[in-house]
Amino acid sequence: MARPLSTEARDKMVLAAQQLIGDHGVEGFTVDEVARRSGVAKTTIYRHFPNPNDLAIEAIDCMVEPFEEFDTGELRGDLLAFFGQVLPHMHEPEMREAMAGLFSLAAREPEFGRMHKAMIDERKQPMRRALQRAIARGEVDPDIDLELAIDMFEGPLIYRRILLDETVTPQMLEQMVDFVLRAVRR
Amino acid sequence: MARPLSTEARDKMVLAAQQLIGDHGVEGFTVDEVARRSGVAKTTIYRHFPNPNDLAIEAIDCMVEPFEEFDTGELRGDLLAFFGQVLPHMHEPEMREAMAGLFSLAAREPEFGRMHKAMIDERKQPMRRALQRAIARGEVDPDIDLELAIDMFEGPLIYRRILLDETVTPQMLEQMVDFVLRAVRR
DNA sequence: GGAATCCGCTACGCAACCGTAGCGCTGTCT
DNA sequence: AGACAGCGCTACGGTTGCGTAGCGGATTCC
Repeated sequence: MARPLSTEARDKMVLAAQQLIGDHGVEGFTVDEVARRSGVAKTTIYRHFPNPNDLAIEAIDCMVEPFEEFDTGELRGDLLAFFGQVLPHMHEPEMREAMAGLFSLAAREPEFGRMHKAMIDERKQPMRRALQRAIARGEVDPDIDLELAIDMFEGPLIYRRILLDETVTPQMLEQMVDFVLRAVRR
Repeated sequence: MARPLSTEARDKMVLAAQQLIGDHGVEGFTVDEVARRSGVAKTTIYRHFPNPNDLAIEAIDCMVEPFEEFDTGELRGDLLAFFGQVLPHMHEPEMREAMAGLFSLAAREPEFGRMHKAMIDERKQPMRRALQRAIARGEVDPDIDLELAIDMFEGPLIYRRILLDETVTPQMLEQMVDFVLRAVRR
């Protein structure tokens, strides 16, 4: 091997893939378009990623910056702080299309399904810990099903934002959080 | 006009479109394939539906049979009965893909978005009425936000079935319903 | 019974995307 | 220095889907 695969070309195509997916959702991802945008030859893309899916997955994986976690000493505060940073992301211009497209792709293609599951799981982590702290504090009924409680937050949020195309305001968020809290407080 | 558009041909193509969408989701819908399956010439399809989207929408609209409504005299019973008939549908083989595909399409194309919203709204009706009956009975806090309560049922169900690809068992359903009931009971 | 018009068939032209081949250039490793 | 291998370029063949044209044959309205 007289010359390694150029990281420069690799970065350019991953970046272009990210922007492309950001603009037109996962559905809009094509090798031709990545080549066009990045200035990297299509042949080179195939040299780096024999399977274009891998490029798309790589791009998506690098796009998601993990959310910060908060410990306000109270469950309600933790949740509001956490969702407070999630909410703006969910309302970015093309985000609804992008997420819905990802759901669809995840349902069709196992590779994307696995990645999608991992993404969701990571997003749930801060909530898991917030609930565990709340239980330790005696704030929440310890017999509660943790995953169920989390899904009760996430489910309606996704449902309203993605399926119903609603703008979820901070006021609505508070309302939703308080709704669930009513069910888990001991 | 010496001859009306044949309803026979129309029915055949709508039927084929339904089966096609049922098999491969909305993403799999193509005029060519409808022509192949139905035996109706592609040109004829265009004569009936200048815009193929209209055919797809027609097909989807006719696919959804409305769910029955129950009045057991108690909110919990109403909800369990309602979801009891919904649940099997959501677990049909290709249903996850089909629904996720529809979400994606609804987010991209306004025409489908409108239809999708109407479908969701219709599906919510039985729950709305069940909750109103429960309020009238004094079973549920009358100050509750009705739509929020409904979305608290629907959201997690969709989330678990479509996004997480979980099999929602009747036991899980009961757990989910009871969770929400804890928050709305007066 | 005749004109209008729908139907099915075959065949296009067009566009997008895929994945690959061949070539000359360029950088890199030894 | 020289060989090896990545890079960009152009071009290709293949597939799929779109939407349309032109034809003969069938059907229905008047």
